[in-house]
Amino acid sequence: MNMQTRTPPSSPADNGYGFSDRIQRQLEHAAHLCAGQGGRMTPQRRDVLGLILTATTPVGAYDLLEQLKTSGRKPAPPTVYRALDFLLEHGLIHRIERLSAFVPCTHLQQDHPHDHSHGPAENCLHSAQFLICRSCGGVTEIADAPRVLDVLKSICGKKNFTMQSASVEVEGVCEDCAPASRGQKGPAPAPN
Amino acid sequence: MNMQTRTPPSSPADNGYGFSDRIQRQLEHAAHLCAGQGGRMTPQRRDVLGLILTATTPVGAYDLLEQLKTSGRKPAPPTVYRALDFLLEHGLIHRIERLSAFVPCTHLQQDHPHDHSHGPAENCLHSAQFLICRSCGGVTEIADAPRVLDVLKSICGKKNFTMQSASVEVEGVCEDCAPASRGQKGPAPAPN
DNA sequence: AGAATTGATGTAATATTATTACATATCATT
DNA sequence: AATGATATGTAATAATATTACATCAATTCT
Repeated sequence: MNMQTRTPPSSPADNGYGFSDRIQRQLEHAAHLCAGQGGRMTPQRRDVLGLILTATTPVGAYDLLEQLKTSGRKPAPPTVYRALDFLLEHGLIHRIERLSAFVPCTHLQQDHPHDHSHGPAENCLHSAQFLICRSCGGVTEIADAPRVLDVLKSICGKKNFTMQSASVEVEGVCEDCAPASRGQKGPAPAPN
Repeated sequence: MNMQTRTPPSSPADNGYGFSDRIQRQLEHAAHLCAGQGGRMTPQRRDVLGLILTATTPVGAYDLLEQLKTSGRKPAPPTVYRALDFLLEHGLIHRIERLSAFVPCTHLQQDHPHDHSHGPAENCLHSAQFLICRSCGGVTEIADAPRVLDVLKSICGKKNFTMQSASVEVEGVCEDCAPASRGQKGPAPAPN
């Protein structure tokens, strides 16, 4: 009832999670982005996004819940799900359906200091493509998306189907985990 | 402990669900297919597949469970999930991740009397593409798949990612539900 | 400033989807 | 009939997600 006293999102004061400078920059960027769309980056939402940005693999809602509990607060599921909904709606994170887990949208990851150049929610339809590694659990968002999307658009066009969102999830084994086909590493023995 | 007395899958005796002739033919076809892969189409699996084939929209595991209960048996979740796993592994159904629900694979739907021509599980990697209508809940499997798949394969190739399965789920509004853009029907007023 | 409105959060309970672990039964062969 | 593999029954529980309602904070209007 005292450290809760509203600090603007950009302040370091409400960062009880030791987010790195890099992630704090990404959080500020995100705050600017959703401010531009009339959204408010509250501490809750900021914390959830920060935790997702920090993780190296997709994070589940209840993982987030656990992590949030460590910080004095004792949130319940709706707290997390509401934050996730907000972040999804503003195009700051994606949900990996196969994993029931969440990853940051790439456009937050690739360090630009802070430009307000694109509007992820309004103009572009919600769509994303992922490569999911069964061995390391890592997820890569495919930047090469337009090609996939174009094909899908053309198919939908033919069928008079109005596309509102689309997700592509490819599951397999990533380069790093591939069992030494050309003298690389080899953490995973036999995927399936 | 008595009506359970094993009847071969093709017998009408274990059909307590009034499956139509058409679906019974599809079930036989499916039985042949998975027999060819060394799988056994047991009554449980047959019933689950029949129910999925009968439905016009994706069916959830617990829906299936309810329906199975009506027939004297009182199955528990594992019964259904095991049947679903089997049907998935043999390429007879697909899981729609966004809906946590299941649909038949199209190659069962398009009435061929019974040819044993293709092997859905061994050679082809597990992949499917769907158009999901938010208005009517209908799901269409995209037959046009190769194009999408080719793009994905090429992307994976570039990244040295070994694709094992892939799913594409496009959500939107289908032709029939589109609010009369050219004097069609118009069951759904305003999707989102 | 005070009242009204909207948006965000807290909280408890519950719903939905899925799995684990272990016992039992059935099938295919020897 | 005995065996080993496959399939099913059963109870308990785990993991994910939502509902409903109370409260609190920010914004706007007068």
